[in-house]
Amino acid sequence: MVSPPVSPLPSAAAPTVRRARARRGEGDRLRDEILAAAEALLIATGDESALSIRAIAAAVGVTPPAIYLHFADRSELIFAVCERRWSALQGAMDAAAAGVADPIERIRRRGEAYLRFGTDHPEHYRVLMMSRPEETPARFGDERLAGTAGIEVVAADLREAIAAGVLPDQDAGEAAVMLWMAVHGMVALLISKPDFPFPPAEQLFDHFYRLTMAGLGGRV
Amino acid sequence: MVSPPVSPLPSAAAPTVRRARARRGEGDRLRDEILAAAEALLIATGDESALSIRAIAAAVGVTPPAIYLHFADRSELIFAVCERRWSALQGAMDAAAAGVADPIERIRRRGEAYLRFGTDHPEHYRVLMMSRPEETPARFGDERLAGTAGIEVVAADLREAIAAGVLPDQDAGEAAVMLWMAVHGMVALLISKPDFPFPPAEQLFDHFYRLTMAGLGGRV
DNA sequence: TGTACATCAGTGAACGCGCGTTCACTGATGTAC
DNA sequence: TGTACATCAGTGAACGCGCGTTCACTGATGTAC
Repeated sequence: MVSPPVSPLPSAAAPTVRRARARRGEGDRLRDEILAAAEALLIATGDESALSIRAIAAAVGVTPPAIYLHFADRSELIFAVCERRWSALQGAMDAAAAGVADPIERIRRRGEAYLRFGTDHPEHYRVLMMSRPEETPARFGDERLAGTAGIEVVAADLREAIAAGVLPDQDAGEAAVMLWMAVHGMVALLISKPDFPFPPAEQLFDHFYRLTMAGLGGRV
Repeated sequence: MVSPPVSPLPSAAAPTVRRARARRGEGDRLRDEILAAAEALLIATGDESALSIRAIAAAVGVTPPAIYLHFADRSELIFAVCERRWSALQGAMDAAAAGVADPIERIRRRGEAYLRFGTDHPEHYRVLMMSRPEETPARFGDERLAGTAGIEVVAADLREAIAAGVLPDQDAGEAAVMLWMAVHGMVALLISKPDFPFPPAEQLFDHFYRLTMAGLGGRV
């Protein structure tokens, strides 16, 4: 509905001292500082709309126009802030599944990593998965989304399980999408309704895992 | 990220003529007109942030302070706009299940009605289920949310199915929450990622239904 | 039947705010000779 | 080794905007006598 009053920034994120100016060739230093400050702001306020050009500039210790030396506009900046974490999501899922021989167990671990990412970085998750479609920059298209959400790798795991006879024959791509939707529902509601009396997160994921795997026809 | 330029209102929703003033005792007339205009705006713009007091007042043909004769502040107004539809969601689910003897079939119909509500009223659904928690007025608490989402009635259906031996013994309340989360994931992604190559909606719900019901241990 | 008065649904003007973005500029840093 | 100059990372001031909300008020409607 209406934005709550923006909480004052933690002093660490809002230096009033003016920062030292970058030397020649260090043009990217400010870019990095902007991204870091913007992310700190995003986490501190929990609200993407609090990420104004002016607030970010103030947090970095720079004037607003300086932002435009590194980002074309506000939208590109906010997207850049979240982009780094989204790559981390893919990485976290892959790391969780690495070295596991059983494809079903790999899927479970990827799902757990996905859930953990969402609850650990709710604002990033919100920007990525819950924004209005018009607000999502075009360059974060569907293929990219599918990759970030891990749909392809899960589909590959499912195919392996099907080939091994662990799961009955079925459309692995569609099944992967269903799993994505189900785990998204869990993450999204945990984020949006944090006070709702859900079962504890671990039990929740366990239940979710048994539900979906049995649904796919696996022995659980 | 950043709000897209607000599309001009459909002329029907933005009369520049001044409306006739209500007579004594018809104080609620303006209230209804405000709610109707605000909802038209919400649907036309697809963006809750476009619902400014000024824009709504202009759409009704009244000055901004007149809004405050009927609503304490912007938040209460927006909430009131969506509240009417949310009651409709419960009604739609009950209507879909009415007269059906089989509890499992009742659940399927409720789920379909829930999905349809979400895709038919994406902005209302977004305000209700996908808003930041701080933005949700306190008076729409958890019990109310559970009721609106149909968790209790589905849990009752599940209990009936369990008692009849159609489903194995399990925690019906927790199972109902899992079903809610799963169907929410479907609705939320369809809303937020309308261009994603999902399977067609019917097939999607069918797959979802088989997945979850088999997961609960039912014969599908 | 006529008039004074109370009611109350709205108006008009203003408040102070933060926003994204633009523009002409400054001044420290580095480089060429 | 010294100086003129080009580069470029930033500044400062301003643009026009829309916002929620407040305040004192107006003027049509209804009522009491």
